[in-house]
Amino acid sequence: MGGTYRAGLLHYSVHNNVMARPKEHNEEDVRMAALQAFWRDGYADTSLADLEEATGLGRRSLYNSFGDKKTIFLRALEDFRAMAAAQNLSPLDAPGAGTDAVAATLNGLVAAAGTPQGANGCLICNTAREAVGRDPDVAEQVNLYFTRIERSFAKALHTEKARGGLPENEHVKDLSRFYLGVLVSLCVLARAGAPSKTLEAIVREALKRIR
Amino acid sequence: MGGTYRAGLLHYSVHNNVMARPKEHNEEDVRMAALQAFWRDGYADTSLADLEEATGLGRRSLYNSFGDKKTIFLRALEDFRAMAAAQNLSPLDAPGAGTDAVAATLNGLVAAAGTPQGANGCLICNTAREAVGRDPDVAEQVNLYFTRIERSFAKALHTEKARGGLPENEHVKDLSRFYLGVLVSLCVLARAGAPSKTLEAIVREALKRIR
DNA sequence: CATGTTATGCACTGATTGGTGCATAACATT
DNA sequence: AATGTTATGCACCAATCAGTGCATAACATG
Repeated sequence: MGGTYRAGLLHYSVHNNVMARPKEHNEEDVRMAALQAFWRDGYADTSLADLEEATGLGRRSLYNSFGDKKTIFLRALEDFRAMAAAQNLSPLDAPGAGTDAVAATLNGLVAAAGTPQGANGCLICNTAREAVGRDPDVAEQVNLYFTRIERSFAKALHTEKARGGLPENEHVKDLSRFYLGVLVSLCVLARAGAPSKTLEAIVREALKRIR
Repeated sequence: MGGTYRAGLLHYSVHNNVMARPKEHNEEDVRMAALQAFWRDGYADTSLADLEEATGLGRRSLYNSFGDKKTIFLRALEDFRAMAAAQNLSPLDAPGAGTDAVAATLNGLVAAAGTPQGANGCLICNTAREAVGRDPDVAEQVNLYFTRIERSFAKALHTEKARGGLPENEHVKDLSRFYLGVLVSLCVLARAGAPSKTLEAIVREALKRIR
């Protein structure tokens, strides 16, 4: 049961053999629009009126198709994790990735910080500092993201160590925690409007730790 | 004109030669209480009702004595900057401070992260991600804090370099930006509930950069 | 005790919050 | 064209938001 397909501008789901009014929106577009809104202003400062404007949907359709505000937010967090991982961690996820991939990831983040989206920092880092970050469901999303990042760094650093590119006494787990911290600092300082020279210096100095 | 003095539990200010009803609150106590509220929940999630409860003052007294919500918030940011600098940067500010002071400051922050207050992270870092962080007055407070920290690191690292404790080719400005980033990452990860082992590892690895 | 001045408590404002009830629109199927 | 089903638009809800008007309390002074 269920599923979506395109029909011109309309998208609708099938729940039984009798057809009903098709949705006037594309689910992914709406989720991305909501993500943008939360990313820019955070959970508390994004009202349902803001979500209506960002998505182009009426309040009723938002509720019927996506649930209440917190549910929409949780979906945005999931979407962000997936999107950010694909955009920023791809060097680390590539096969054979090592210290070069660590550098590529961090430098990519610095470059992204210059874009309008990047100036918003990281939705997960932003959320962790909000009151809603104490919500168990939200906290879970934050943890999932950070452990995912740490693990990606760890994989690459382990690969590098195995091929002899890192000294034997280097502690891969500690190093990956360290680079998680560097990544977080880039997101936060980017959002704070720090000059790009600051971000570049952080990455430059942090990379000297492994090469 | 003006000024405050104690009279039992009451505190009042003199504006002319005729006395009026004394304030029932201590200004510093109220400011600290407001700071705590904003620190925990952020600007958007702290209502005037919350401030009333935290300070014990009625809404009218808050307005008369401290101004509107944004003014109270700006005062809280100032207070936080002074308080955090005194508590966390004192090793760096000590005369002759060098790399040991850098280590002391970062280790102190890790220790503080275990306290209930420390679990709130840093008010300035938290504020930077809020919508209100785009307010010019607020953004100025954020910048003042970050540049203050960077400068404290720079002073200590320069001292150390002058006494030969750092290689000649080390770039003090870049290094101080780097340790600013480390400090920020500690605040954010502490707020996110990261395990203390993570924070310790970050500091451990970051310090290997200079000793 | 009367007066002048300020601090406080309470009730209130219009605006906005997240959320909902309900009539109707828009479709596929028959 | 009639029917069944879902999506949407609109009006509305109680609660909460930041902020204010005003009467009164609480004091020092005369």
